[in-house]
Amino acid sequence: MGIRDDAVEIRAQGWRTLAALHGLIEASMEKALTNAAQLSVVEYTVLDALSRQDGWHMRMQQLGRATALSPSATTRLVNRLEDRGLLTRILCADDRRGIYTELTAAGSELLDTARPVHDEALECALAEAALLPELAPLVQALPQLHAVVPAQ
Amino acid sequence: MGIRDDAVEIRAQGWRTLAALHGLIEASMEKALTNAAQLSVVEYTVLDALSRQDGWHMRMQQLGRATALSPSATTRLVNRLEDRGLLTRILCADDRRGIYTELTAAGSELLDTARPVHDEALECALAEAALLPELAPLVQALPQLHAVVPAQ
DNA sequence: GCGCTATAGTTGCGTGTGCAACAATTTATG
DNA sequence: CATAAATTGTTGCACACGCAACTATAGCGC
Repeated sequence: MGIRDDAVEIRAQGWRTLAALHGLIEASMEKALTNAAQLSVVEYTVLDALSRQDGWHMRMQQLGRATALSPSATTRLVNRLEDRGLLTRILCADDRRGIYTELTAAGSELLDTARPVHDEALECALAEAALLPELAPLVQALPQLHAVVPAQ
Repeated sequence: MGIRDDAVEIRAQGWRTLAALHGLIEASMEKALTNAAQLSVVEYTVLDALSRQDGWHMRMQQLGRATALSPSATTRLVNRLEDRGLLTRILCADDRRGIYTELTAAGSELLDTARPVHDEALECALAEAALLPELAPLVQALPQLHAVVPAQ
């Protein structure tokens, strides 16, 4: 039973570390994005996700998954961004229940403004977290996650 | 400039992965804890943090840091838990601005009930995340963060 | 000791969120 | 075809959150 308990405790500790780092980064980024572009982190996430589709559409449900938000929250999030003219709803013809969303020119522009702010806030938050002994290992592990296997 | 841009993009991708996994785990755990013990994730975090102090006190500010919550949210969180009799406020004598919080017997009991639920939800969420290609690397990296260097 | 600044915690207020119930459309079943 | 079941997105409602303003205590300079 010792081994099993150890595994449980290790998972719990990993989760606490993950949550702590997440909270730190999100709080820091929230302030930076709000100041620079009147965008919350989830709003930025939506614009960023849409831009990464390279001119493609995204369904509400996909946005909900990308932001870990409930359907109702997704609806209102898209409402806010549409009211500001940053994206548009597009009824799709083949499935008339579905709704596509697409970045407008204004949305793309604002994203271009916000992206450097986002990136700098992230770098800054990670640097700060790297100074905390309990967060440093995770900070170091992050960039290596999707490391490409070197050629040859 | 290529190298620099790469670093930025790698950080951003790491952050997206972190946020996605965090959202997945939190949502899953929120449901499980609410069903089993009428506790939200942050409420559980507070009780757990207090119990880990081994009968010691924690200041409001420490709780705020442990939960990544604002001072006002911390106040109300402690209010909720105090109203349910799960913890008590203790005015500390040496600094009369400070307020200590301590787990009650009922709080400790509820935590004992909730902990297995928490642990199982965590294991389940991690297993599910491990099936997603973009999350699997982080899931695998987590347990190794605080790995003890094997003797010899 | 007296004022000034800093720190700890609490409240008013606006807002974003999840849940449950709902409307609209598609798909499966007879 | 018709009807039931499943899926997609939207609204009413209650609630937790952050920000700014506030109170109370501590620490500093004179």
